[in-house]
Amino acid sequence: MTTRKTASTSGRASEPRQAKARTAPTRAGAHRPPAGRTERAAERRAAIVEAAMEEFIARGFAATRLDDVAKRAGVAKGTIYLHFKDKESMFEELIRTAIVPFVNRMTAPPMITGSVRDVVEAMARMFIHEVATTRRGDLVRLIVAEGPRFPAIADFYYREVVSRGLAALRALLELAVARGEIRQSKLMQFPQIVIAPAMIAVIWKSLFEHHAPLDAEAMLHTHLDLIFGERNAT
Amino acid sequence: MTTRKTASTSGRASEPRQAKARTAPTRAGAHRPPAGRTERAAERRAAIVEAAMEEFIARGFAATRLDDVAKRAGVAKGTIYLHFKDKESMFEELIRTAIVPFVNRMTAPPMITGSVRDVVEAMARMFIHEVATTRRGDLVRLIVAEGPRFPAIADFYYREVVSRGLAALRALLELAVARGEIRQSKLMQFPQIVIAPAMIAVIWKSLFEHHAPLDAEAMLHTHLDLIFGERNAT
Amino acid sequence: MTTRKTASTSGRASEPRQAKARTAPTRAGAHRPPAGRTERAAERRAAIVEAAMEEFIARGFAATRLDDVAKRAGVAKGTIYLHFKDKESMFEELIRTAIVPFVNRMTAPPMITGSVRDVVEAMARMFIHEVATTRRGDLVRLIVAEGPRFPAIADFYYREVVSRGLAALRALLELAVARGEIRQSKLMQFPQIVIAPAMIAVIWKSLFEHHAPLDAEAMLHTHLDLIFGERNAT
Amino acid sequence: MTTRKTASTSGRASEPRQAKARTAPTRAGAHRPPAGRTERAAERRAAIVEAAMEEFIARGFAATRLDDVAKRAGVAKGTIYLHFKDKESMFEELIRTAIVPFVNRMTAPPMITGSVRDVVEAMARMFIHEVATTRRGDLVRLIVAEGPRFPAIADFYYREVVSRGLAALRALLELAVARGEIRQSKLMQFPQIVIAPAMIAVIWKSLFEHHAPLDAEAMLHTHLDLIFGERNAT
DNA sequence: AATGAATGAGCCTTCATTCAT
DNA sequence: TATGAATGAAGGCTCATTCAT
Repeated sequence: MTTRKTASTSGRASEPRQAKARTAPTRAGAHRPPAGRTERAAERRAAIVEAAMEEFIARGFAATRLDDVAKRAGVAKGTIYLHFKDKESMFEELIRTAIVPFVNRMTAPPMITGSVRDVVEAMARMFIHEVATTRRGDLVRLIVAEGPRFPAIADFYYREVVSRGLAALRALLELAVARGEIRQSKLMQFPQIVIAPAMIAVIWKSLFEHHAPLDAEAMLHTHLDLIFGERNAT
Repeated sequence: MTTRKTASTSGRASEPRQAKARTAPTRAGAHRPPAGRTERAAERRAAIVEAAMEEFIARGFAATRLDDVAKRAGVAKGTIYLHFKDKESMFEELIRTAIVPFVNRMTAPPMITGSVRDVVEAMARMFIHEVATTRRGDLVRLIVAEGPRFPAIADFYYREVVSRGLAALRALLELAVARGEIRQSKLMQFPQIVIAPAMIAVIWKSLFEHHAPLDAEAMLHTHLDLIFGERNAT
Repeated sequence: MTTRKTASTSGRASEPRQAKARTAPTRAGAHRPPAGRTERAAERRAAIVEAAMEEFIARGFAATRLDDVAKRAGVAKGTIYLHFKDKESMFEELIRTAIVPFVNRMTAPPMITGSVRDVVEAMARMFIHEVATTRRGDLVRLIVAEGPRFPAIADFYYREVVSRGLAALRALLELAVARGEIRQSKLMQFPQIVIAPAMIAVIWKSLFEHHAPLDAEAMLHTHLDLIFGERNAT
Repeated sequence: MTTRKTASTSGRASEPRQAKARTAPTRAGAHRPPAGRTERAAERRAAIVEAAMEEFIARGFAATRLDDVAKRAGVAKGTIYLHFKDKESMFEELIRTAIVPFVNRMTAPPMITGSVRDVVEAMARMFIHEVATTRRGDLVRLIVAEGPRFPAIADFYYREVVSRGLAALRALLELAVARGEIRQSKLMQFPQIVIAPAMIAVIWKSLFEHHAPLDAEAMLHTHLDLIFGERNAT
């Protein structure tokens, strides 16, 4: 029995992305750009990206078959090669593509109006709802899993997400220390500590959730209490 | 099915020939001493296990070629099948085998003579030296990576390592709370928080160490200060 | 594209793409005419079937290498798997495919105008020319050879050929007995006796023809004389 | 699924031939010849021959594993090579060995005291009880199955069994014709006709017995009636 | 002589990639 | 541009044969 046997996601490779529902080809005078061919190509590409992500997450890089990706995306196998050079670069490009929008949101200026803790808490909540709970969480696990085989991915992830995220977090911690919200100043040197439970939550969801469900929100809250001191009023 | 199933060497291919009555190993020198048949079989198995672990860690399950494992172990391809039923069960058995000794050590009674923090700190140090720094750390990452495709592995790991480890940790935390070493009693509900930075250290070593080295020991120390309160004298 | 029936093309890989609407085959010349996609697929399949039959007959199931089949058919190894699930089902499907047309001809109403003997004699002649002398004869031997290892094949052969053939023969014998062409009425219970020499002829051709050629036609004629009584005028 | 899967004769690869139950090694003074080593070797060889025959009949040449043969014979795999050069020559030698005693019995002078029909009938009965019903029948099918791939076997079989058997039968037929027991003199030219139903019986037993049991004795009797004329008193 | 661990050529099967339509 | 049949390199697994014990 090989890996493939276990997984049979392909069964529900439905929703071919409806490439047929094309809006009247090239209605001149409309606001939209050329639309026609290019637009459909973009749709197809999106379908492939979506399908590939699904498959890569479910099986990992090596065990994913492009055949299944094509089927799930509702395109022919050859079409994939019109958009990507090969499996490997598709994988790398995919990860990048998926990460970018997340990075952008995170990079937005924090807008600190109240306490630092409030900001961090909001971030934690966002993380839980938009990462730990979603496909994006699996993406993180995928990066952990394939990183060593794809240095380019690991590099990119470090550069774009990890280092920037930690830098932002460090700035916040410095502020909190300066304001007296956090006592332990050494924490600034290890922003990873603040992130750690969130990462654990992501991994836990993937591997152990059905053994013992984890209340990620409560955990993160407890952890923030540890960092900022217990709150008087909840 | 054929004899093999019934007669099966396959069922659980472990313990190849039960190395019975080995006369004082003589495993000292590098030159090959006489060595009995069974003994050499054991050596071979060990070589295969070692080689396979190396390859699986480096490439993941699907991308590992048994050919390479054999080459690295210095045996013929067929020899692998004298010890393991197939690639998949080799993988599972390997993980189990590698984990067990670690579990046993961890299960040893903590022997609390001084403060709870001292115990936890000793554990953290042990973790760094025996896990984060070693092959065992990569093993943890391997489990995270392949877990979803090998439920048996994930189950085993949860049962033998995670649940037991967390239970032990919780007991320690309860004691610490009772003794007043820890203020925040809610921590007992999330022993994962205590472990989290250690896990992060492991993952960091695998993926980002060459981008930015991480002083795991200092990080864990800082984290413990967060939990137990900053120490007056370091 | 909406091929996605329910994945699994494998189930029964027969009839690859249903060669729909083929424009006048143009299979005359040796040089390759344009020919549609589906048409060429059908040709390829036919080539594989032909090659496989040849190899299976020459070597038996286990000793036949798909590599050789592919080579003989002039296709790549992988192409075989576009038409058949695996070696085993290829074998079974092959046998079935080869038998069916023969069965159909045999099932055609006998059209008894003259004596029963004339009908049986015509059948015997047909058997010699279309079975004993041809590849089909080897096919029968192949079934005898592999039958015990392929119950499905033996079952099919019994159901479609043996039982139907014997039933038809029995009907004929009954008629002959009723008309007084055959004296020994017990023969009706063992139509196998009528077939037996024909089978022997088939086997003889495969195994001993080069030791001692057998005049199958004369033998069958002699046998019919035995059954119907010697003819006055030959 | 490969051939092997289907067959599971191996399950009963029991009765290891009890190589251990050796009679007191070399009791001098006994009537037996040297006994000791040589004798045991002979026993072993016999066990191997027996086991191999069983396996070859059940699976055919190519699909038979020497491992199974050894297991069934209760010897180590290597032991087989002390008695036979390789799988192929083992197979050929086996067939020869198994055929010889049968040939010898058949060659014994017929001793015609009564009618020829009585002699032939006795032979038929013997054939049924000693061939059609037994392992020897499967042997015949095995020869039919593997003959084309083992010309040496086919040659041997033709020379030792077929040609001699047919010659003997022809002599008998000539006598019967001379005595007036058989009318149709042309039968002498095709002694195969006399044998044919017996062969059919053998094949039938292997392939179709569970579909429709065949009363071989009644069939042969009917066939003899056809040849010799119906008997007045049964 | 007997053993059975070890070997490695060989075979079935998969799947990324190509290319004629 | 899109397709999917065709390809063939690659990899898991088997098993006849060897040989040190």
